[in-house]
Amino acid sequence: MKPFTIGRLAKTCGVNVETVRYYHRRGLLPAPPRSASGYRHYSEADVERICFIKGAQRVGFTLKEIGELLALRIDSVTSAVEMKQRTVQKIADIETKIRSLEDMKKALIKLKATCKGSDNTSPCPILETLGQFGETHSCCPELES
Amino acid sequence: MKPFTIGRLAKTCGVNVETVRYYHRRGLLPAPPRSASGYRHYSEADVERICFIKGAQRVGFTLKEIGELLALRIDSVTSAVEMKQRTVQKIADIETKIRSLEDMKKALIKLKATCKGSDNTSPCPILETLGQFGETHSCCPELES
DNA sequence: CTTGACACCGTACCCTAGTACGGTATTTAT
DNA sequence: ATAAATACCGTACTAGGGTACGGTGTCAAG
Repeated sequence: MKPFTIGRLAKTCGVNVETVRYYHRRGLLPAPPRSASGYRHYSEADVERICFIKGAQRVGFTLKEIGELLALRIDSVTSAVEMKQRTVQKIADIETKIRSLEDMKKALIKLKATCKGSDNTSPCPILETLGQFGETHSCCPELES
Repeated sequence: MKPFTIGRLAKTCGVNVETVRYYHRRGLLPAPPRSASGYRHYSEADVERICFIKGAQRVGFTLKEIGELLALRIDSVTSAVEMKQRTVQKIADIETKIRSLEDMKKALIKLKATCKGSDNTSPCPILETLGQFGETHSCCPELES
């Protein structure tokens, strides 16, 4: 319950002090209360928020998208219906990412299994292996003419 | 089977021509054969490779890490044992990402369910909701003294 | 009661991953 | 056969996400 200074917050979350200030500038972290002398002090909730930001970045969300995730709430400008639509969209985005990762994982497991057999001298074993699955990771719009 | 020019390749994969040249510079895409006049021509394998790169980026891998994934093979400098170790490590990395995404997904599903009840007027519903799960997305090293 | 660690602020710099530019050569469509 | 589209090359610029710098103010341990 003892409040965090910016330095302790940063250390606790494994980020740089400057990163915390940057998140304020980006509007990702609310302005915390200040001491008489102007020092910010933070709570556990800020720790969680930064952890979430870093976690979301590691799975490929941009800070802009992370801001949208953090802002999913009903308020004066967001109706329950709109909020639900946004949430459903975000869930779909996440499911797409999970599917890509699962394809990669399957490919790597298969690759691992062939380590002994060592027929993985092909130009790119991981792509060969991926090719055996549905290639749901595919990004490529179909060739038009 | 008809070969791709750099422009067709880029279009097929939904990337910029300059991006393809950049991947060559980075060593992510092998130098293709050239026509008499010096034009590169590419195969389906290059299409797949670029799709893989873009897909891996979307789930948070850097180009450096993607290079490592593409390089997972047994060759003159990589023994089967080393290759297996690397592969196992990459699988673990992927599982960590999947877990984070699954936590986020659960949080969003819960959030969606409360859209009607509209008790999601808290400062940050998604973080509140995440807090109800194991927080396996946590990035934060424990505070030391 | 001072000295070192940390806070404040604004501005400037850095790295990654592209993107654009500009001059020239080749290909393709009319 | 000529023009538009596309290729080649090297270099320069950009955007996103920080990170560093430098000058000043504050707090806590000796």
